[in-house]
Amino acid sequence: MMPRVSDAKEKILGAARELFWLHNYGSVSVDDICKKADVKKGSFYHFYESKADLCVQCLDAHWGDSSARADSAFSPAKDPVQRIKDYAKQVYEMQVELKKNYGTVLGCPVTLTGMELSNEDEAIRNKTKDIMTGYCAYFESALREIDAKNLAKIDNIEIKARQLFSFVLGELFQAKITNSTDNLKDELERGLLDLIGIR
Amino acid sequence: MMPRVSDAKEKILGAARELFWLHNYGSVSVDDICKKADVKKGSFYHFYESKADLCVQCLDAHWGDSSARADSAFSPAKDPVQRIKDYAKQVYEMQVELKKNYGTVLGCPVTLTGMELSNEDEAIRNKTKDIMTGYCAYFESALREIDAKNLAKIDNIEIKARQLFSFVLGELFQAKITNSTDNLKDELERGLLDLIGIR
DNA sequence: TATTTATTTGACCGACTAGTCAACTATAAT
DNA sequence: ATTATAGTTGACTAGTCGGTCAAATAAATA
Repeated sequence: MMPRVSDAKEKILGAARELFWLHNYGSVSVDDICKKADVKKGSFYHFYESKADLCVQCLDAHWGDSSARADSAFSPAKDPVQRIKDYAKQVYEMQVELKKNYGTVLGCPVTLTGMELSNEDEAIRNKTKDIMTGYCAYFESALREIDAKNLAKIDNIEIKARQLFSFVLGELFQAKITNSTDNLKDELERGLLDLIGIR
Repeated sequence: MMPRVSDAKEKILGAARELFWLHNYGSVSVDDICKKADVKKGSFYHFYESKADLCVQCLDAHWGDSSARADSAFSPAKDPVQRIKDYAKQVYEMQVELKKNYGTVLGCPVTLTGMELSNEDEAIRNKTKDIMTGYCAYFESALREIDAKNLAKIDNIEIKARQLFSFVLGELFQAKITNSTDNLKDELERGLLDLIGIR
């Protein structure tokens, strides 16, 4: 009774993630995605109910990868200040590799999609918001320990986490626009520590 | 010999700025713009050579407004720390008003367009880059005075200016995604001062 | 082998896209 | 009044968009 197994769904997701990141949601067509995934249009709509639905699933997939990387950078086994430093390094190195592979600094795909679509599609706004919140949680846990160990005095942990995250997003945006990772090299770690008040 | 004078060009520009900001470049059609501007398509292409050309001119127009506001916030007549505070306040109040008028936190239109199109259109990437640089110059001049007056010690003024600007962009992004200006209220000023090292 | 079912296919749909163009109109100077 | 010029009009093109669908296919079970 079980018919053939297919990897079309994964191929479509992979192609879409890459294309949306390299370009943007609006300028990538379903046909483009099918062509890159080597799948016909009928299969696309067999696995995904719409282009927007696929986009939400791309965000989910990206968060899966991102949170796995964050789990490593923010490992509770490490000194909390070191976690922040490692995270900054991870962000930098990731953008360097993306640039090496694609010829372009890609920045953050969640920010890209969120910017473009949060006023058009409420599902994507909410997904973006959830991912933002998820990211801030990593910063919060590190900040809580930094405060508890008196490595710095943090007035409001939630606010401070959001500030750190804002700063990272802004630096990634500037990297993308200048198509250069230079600003991420030391400026990112330094800014994060300045915001926390570690001199 | 001089034929009638027309305000169609300005009407188109105004409509486009609003629509691009409210939605995004890709999801606003030339027909949408013409309809909102109450102008026929032929007139559109009489004044603008393409949709992309209009978009660049929208960025120029926005920079005109932005720099005028920044001239006021960063007035050299004021204490340099106060300039930063006034700028933060200006950003906050502007987003509050935009939300009041449009029902949505709109964030920064340059970031929106730059995000969406910098990998698609080199003219827009460069325009975005120029505006970014222009903005950083305001921060730089304030930082130079802050350093000179020993209100804080700034290692590298250019880097610090870019960090401040990054932080603002990130906070504006988060405001847009959450559709709330709450995070801009105090968090923005506080973060800028933390980054500078003024406690 | 017959049956069931997930998957594949690609032609097709109506709506919309950016952009063109030749004819037309209003103005202001001559 | 004539003329030159700037601006206006909307039908038109050729292509693309997201999405549909009925028929075909391949695999696993019975």
